[in-house]
Amino acid sequence: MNTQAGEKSKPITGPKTGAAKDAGVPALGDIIGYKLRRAQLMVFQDFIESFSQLKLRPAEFSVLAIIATQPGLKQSEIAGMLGIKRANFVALMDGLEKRGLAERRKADGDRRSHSLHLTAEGARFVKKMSAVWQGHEDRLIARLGGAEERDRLITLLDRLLDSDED
Amino acid sequence: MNTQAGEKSKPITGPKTGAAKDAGVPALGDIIGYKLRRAQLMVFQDFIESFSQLKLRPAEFSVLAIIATQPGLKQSEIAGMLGIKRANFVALMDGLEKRGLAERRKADGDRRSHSLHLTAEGARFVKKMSAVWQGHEDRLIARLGGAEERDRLITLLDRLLDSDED
DNA sequence: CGAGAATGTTATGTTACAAAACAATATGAC
DNA sequence: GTCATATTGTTTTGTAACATAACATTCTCG
Repeated sequence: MNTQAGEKSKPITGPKTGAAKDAGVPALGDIIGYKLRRAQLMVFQDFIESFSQLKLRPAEFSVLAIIATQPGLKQSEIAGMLGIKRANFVALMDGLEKRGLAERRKADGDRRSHSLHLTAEGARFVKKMSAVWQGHEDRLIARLGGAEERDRLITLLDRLLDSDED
Repeated sequence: MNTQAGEKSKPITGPKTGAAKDAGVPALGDIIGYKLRRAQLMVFQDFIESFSQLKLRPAEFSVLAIIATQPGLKQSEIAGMLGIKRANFVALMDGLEKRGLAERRKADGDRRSHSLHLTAEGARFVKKMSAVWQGHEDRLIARLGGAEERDRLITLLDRLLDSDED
């Protein structure tokens, strides 16, 4: 969020203001989207710091996680899962391939598509990556107040998402 | 574990997590940050569509809401509240001023700073804006399952944010 | 007064993201 | 089998969000 030293940043996170004052003008603390955005930025900030040593960004992390658990998927399939345009997926995959973590193989039946797989080094990398992620996730769960609270949060976010599935 | 009810079919948002721990590699559905991001994108998408007629983006909405409820604040104060760099706030405020919705006034004691206020047209605009927002927010609350669920979501998001305030 | 900080601003760079066009290949109607 | 159409990966391009540095003006305070 704000990594600058001298800057002050106090997001509006106060207690719920029961009634909207000022003729229906919403207070920032009552706006779901505002809170969601601030929380997402905070979580991503923690993520990015956690993975600064591994030089891994959130999108790259998610791609590696999918390739690790479901090897052989095509580029457009993975891009579709993550909501990434396949045009923008190219450079991302180029990076992973250049680092020797993942590779494109010729798909069996279809000569247009590439099936994606981890390299041996990529498999080792995913192990380290997963450990780092676990620390990050544990930190978030602690802030939430425990695993049950995490589950409740996931459940609520799923309710927002379920009616929206692509 | 967050795996209880919902068995989705399509993409990733529905955790297919049974005991799907491939050597600690997280499933996307179990990642707080991933779910947060997807939910935030969905909410912003709904917001942007809701405000397409008013041609108002989320950042502009939040600035107008602050000016409406707390007129007279300085640019750097509002930028600080919203986590916007004051350098980037300039163009945003220029736009609001050019549209005749808000204005910079010379601050009383300090000739460097500007105090921000709504114009008369801006006040009318904020009324319409608030009505549109209420529809947007009600839609989200309905997805969540009611106002009580909304409050629970806000509470959980606040837990993530509270420990993050400077 | 004079050094340093704050404020608004300009300029610039980086990154995420979307849209359009294209070659190669696949698919399906006929 | 042929041909129109769709899909896949890719390149190119544009836009919006976001950060950083530098600057002039003004304030603060020792």
